[in-house]
Amino acid sequence: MGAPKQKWTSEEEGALRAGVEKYGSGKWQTILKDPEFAVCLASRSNVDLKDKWRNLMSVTAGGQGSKTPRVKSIAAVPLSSVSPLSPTAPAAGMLVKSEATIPSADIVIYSPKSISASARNHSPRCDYDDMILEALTALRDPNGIDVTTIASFMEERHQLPPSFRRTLGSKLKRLVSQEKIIRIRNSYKLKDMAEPRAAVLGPRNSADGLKQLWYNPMDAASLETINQASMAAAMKMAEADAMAASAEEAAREAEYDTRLAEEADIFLKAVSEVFGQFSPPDDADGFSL
DNA sequence: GTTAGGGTTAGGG
DNA sequence: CCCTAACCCTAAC
Repeated sequence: MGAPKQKWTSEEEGALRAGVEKYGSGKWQTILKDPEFAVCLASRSNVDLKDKWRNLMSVTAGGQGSKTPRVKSIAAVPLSSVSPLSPTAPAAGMLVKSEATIPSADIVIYSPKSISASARNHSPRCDYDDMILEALTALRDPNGIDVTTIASFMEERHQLPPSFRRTLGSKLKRLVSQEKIIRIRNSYKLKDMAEPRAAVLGPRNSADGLKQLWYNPMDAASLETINQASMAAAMKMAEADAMAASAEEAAREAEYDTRLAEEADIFLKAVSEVFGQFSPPDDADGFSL
């Protein structure tokens, strides 16, 4: 019944491409489970990924001139057998994991228009917005979470470009204006969250050392200074926002760069592996940047 | 359970 | 009418 058709957003598409770059095509379930892409692809099944990838491939490969119905499994992603380091690799079998080789020219596919097109797409449903909501949900503090804590949380769970902190402010602001979250002084919380309870929340969940700042009661005087402070902060936010606006594009590029960096990282690990310097972490969880 | 591939259908030009 | 994109079905593993 219901769902008319769920068009793929460019964020989802980007996540898919990145996932394929990372794991290779055909690893749909793996991509889906990778925390880095899971946020974006939450509403997609592995079959969806496969179908979408097939579409993408038939478009980019078939081109518009030639009438290619559907491309027979194309080697969209260069496999390790072709990778520059495999010829000498003794235990090449161990390298299979890094199927995502150094991105060849075809990584370029998804920088040009698909990304800027996403800017037009009313609201990106994933990327930072989702991560922010994820953080607020996980940290779940009725008193609100401050920006730094949110940023730390996001950094812990996702691969983020260093520039993301700059855009975080504007993202938060927008979520507030969309009434998805509420701003309390310099902190944020989910809209549908109960009023601040008196600090009853014990050391509950393992938000670790992340939160701790909002337990202190304050008197009227400090409230006023806080008020001024938040005004000043708001000014700064606005300022930062202006910068962020123009930086947003740059941030997206940075995101792309991060992806490249990841590829490079994988490559490095593979190399180190060959030289027996260290053993790579198993699968999804281990990325150190 | 996951993936690949053929088929169907909705939507747009 | 044609093409594309999203979805469905089924076989193979």
